[in-house]
Amino acid sequence: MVGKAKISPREDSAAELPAAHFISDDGNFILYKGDALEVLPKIAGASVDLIFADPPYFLSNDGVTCQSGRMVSVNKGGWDRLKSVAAMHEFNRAWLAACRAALNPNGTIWVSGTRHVIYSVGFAMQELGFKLLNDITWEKPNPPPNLSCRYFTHSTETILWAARETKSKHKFNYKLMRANNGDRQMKSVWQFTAPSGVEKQHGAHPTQKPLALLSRIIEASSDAGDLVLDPFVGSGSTGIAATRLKRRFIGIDTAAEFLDLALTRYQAE
Amino acid sequence: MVGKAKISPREDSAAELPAAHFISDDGNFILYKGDALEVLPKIAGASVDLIFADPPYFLSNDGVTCQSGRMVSVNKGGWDRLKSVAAMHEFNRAWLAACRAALNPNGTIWVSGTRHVIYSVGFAMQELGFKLLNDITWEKPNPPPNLSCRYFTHSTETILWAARETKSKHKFNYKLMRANNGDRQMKSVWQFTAPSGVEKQHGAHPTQKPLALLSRIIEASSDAGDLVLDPFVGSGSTGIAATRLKRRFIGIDTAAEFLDLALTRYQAE
DNA sequence: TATAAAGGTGAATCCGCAC
DNA sequence: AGTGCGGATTCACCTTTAT
Repeated sequence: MVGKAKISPREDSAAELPAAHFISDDGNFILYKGDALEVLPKIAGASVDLIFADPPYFLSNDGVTCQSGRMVSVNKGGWDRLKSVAAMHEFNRAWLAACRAALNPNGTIWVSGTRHVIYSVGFAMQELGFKLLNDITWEKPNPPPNLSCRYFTHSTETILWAARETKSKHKFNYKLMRANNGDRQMKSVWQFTAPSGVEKQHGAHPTQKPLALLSRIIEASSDAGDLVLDPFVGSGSTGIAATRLKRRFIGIDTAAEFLDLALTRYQAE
Repeated sequence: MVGKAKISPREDSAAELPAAHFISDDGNFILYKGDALEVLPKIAGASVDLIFADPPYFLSNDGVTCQSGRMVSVNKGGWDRLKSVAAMHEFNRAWLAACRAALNPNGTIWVSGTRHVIYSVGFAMQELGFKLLNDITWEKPNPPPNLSCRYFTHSTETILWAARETKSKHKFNYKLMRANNGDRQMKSVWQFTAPSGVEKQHGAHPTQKPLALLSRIIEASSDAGDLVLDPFVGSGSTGIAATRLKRRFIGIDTAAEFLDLALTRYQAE
């Protein structure tokens, strides 16, 4: 264990602390099952140093609404696409607000997404008072080709980095990033091949991020011992990278199968 | 003159047609002075094939509001940043809606911007019913370095490409793009050096785009004779590229000095 | 080598309101 | 009136890279 004290519940809310899905022996790797919106206020206080979030896209279903921060699919009758756009935005605002409350004043958040969600996310961040620090382009050298031949080949994901507020003194390990880039300032375009095969051996997740990408994010904006949180665990890459880099980790997901996948990967470390 | 008829005012609104700042002899290059929001409904009907827009950022002033689609700086008393975020979004929605009305059903629009505005723009597009086709990353190999050493070097601008609506059959000159990319599908990351020196000989504009960038955009998504519109003319690069590629052009700007700069560049062709 | 980059930071200062 | 504090503004200086 490095640096700080173990993760512990907030004094004033210990009574309603939800049962963890998993806690490691050293207490530095914890998984919660549930909605980030519900779980976050009970566990994290304003103590989180770094958040990485890869929110769901809700691509498959046009008929979607947002009820108290949760996405619900609805009967298509009388529904339309624009209402789904509004629902997506309401959802993004809700979980982002919960994340903002969990961040410490100098904490930062990273959010990845494609064009379907990232504009709602970025604008919601501005609406909520986050300060956008960088918009990183994750460029995939080997993107799937565009079969329809009606678009430029979609070869990027956007990753937004933001501080809790304008006044935040955000953490940025400039020298490390510079050293990792041949003693030149690291730019906002990052090339990483999408994970395949070996990295996905424990199970599949549609938007799994390469560990090298998560490692860069965590190293750039946190120190050993810091608390890292992922409100949409998915395949669990954030927790793996955080653990390897000696950060403490809390993961949240609504789906038990993803938590189990993340746990399996953690235990294989 | 190529292909179609000359640009002419809409039959039903000719009476209120504003006086053009400039019309070329062949009628294929027209500049209007004024607010895009006011000028667009009077001139274009639903006849525009392609729009390129580089909207203002309103960076310099925190105290900014939006009155009937126009940005107005306000006394800072009682003002706050979040209201400026809302005002920026209102402004973007207003001019984007006017652009959407001017587009023909299969027309497309390109909008460039940095993180300060592009999330509001992209989300407004979704709200208005545009269909996001591509999010292009314009990567600058020669970005200004980050002096504060607290960020990754901002080295991109985002350029959104969208169709008027989901049902649009948008134009994409796939084969030409493929041929221009060594017979490989062209991807959504484009490298162009930012214009400097020679290209800026006729005057300065803070966000001048390289002609090669505008040329790619116009060639990708329009044909000779098509009508191209730029609601924020700035240094006028869109009109130059459009003219060289035999497209018709309408430019709008509130600032006479930018229109004159664009005109000087046009006449130097 | 000098310059420019829709810069960024933080200390010093100034101003206005509260006590 | 004088003092104190917080917020807002000003200003000097830091720093890097490509041309």
